[in-house]
Amino acid sequence: MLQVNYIRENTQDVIERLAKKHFDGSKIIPEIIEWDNARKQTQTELDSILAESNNIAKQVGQLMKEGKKAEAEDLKNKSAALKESAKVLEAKMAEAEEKIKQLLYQVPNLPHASVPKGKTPEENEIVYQEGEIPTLHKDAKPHWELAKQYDLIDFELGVKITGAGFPVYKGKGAKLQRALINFFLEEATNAGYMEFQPPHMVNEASGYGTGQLPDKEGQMYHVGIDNLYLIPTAEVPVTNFHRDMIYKADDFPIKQTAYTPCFRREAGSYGKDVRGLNRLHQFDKVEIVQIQHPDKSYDTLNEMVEYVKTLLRKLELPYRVLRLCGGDMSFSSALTYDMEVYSTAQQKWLEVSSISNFETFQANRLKLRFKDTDGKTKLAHTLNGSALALPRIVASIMENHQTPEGIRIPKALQKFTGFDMIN
RNA sequence: GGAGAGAUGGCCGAGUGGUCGAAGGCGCACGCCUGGAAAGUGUGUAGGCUCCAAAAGGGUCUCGAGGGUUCGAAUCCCUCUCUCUCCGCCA
Repeated sequence: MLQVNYIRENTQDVIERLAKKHFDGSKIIPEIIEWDNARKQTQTELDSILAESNNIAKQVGQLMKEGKKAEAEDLKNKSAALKESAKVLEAKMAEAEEKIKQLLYQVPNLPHASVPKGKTPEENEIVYQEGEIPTLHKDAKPHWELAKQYDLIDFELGVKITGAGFPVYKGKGAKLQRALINFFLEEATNAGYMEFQPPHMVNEASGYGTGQLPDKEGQMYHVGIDNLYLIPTAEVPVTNFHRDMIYKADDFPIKQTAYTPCFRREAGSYGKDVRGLNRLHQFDKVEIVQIQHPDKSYDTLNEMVEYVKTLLRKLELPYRVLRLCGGDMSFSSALTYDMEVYSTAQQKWLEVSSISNFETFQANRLKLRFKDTDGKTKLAHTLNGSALALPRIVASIMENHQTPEGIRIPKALQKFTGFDMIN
């Protein structure tokens, strides 16, 4: 959520920057300011009425003490009239506040200056590429066929007990999952992230805190009887740890990591993109989160990108880094880098990580603040990234490391799997 | 699930209708004291919104949340949430 004061002071600039995200702010932004003007004026009126009312209450108390009953009665009547007008103004306040909130919920975050123009994924900017794209033997297969051949993942069994998009991992397939989770958590710990095991369900307030609610309500699984949501990513519980917090500037950076399963309804997905492990309703992911001082958050973003690079390097996967264009970025991000691994068997790039700086967009909703060295309380910056999401990593390991003899496990992973080959 | 008790500032804790945004303590910050430290001592120490060009200062709201009674609510009433104790069930 953007801050009204910022919008007020940079109106034209805000509208221009929003255009890069293909959001037309020319109507809604002035509307927000208008409602805020109304809000301010109403509050000034309301405050003076309340002040008078408080004043009368004090006088009544005094008069009662002195036994001047008649005068006290007089003032009581006066107070009744004030109360009526206060009620009207209070309703007006509430209306304006609600309206402003509803409008602000619709406005996406402002893109960072470096965000490329563009509307479609094709217009994302490739900023880095590393690793050899392997030449595979002629019988090379996509992962869903390999999963069957080596009996690693049973999609049909998942359909039987739950539904499509809920695979069952078996044998070495299950062990590979566990190994990757351990590998990612150990790497993150070594990089200074504290490990957490958060709940896999969150309440409504947390959903609002990180922006899944109200707009993406249909994307989360909702347990109606207890009004809880299954988390779509560990970002939600971990970032919400910091809701309503005021840190000190030297508490930063706060670096946290968590493994959780992620649950996504993926309403509207269809076709070849959902084949095999490419898009699931439940998948595993290790997430990294940082809370940082606004002056340092872009250095931190780069640091996180560099960190994820080391993971892909250790997994011996060819990858590239994209700077997302305005049209492909998420609603709440200011700058996002996507990491994609090339799958030779599918002959396409698979997104395995997304690393974003949200600046104050999440912090504003979360009320995540810090006391700066100048003594002022300010909003902190939040960042997060996948490090990494398992399914497409599993797919690309299977596809890129396949040989006629079986699937080779990258060296860095072998101490976690306990085997070096799937055959 | 049943019964009871409770929720106050960073923490502990007083406060049962007015002078309470809130005693006292701890913690923290700054100063004095000291060769330095401890002890001692002094001062300060919530947040939101708003008025003011800004600073200073003022107004208003917030004692779990929401509503109500009252001229006036941390204090009384209602609803909800959460915590603790006991009972039941249970990995």
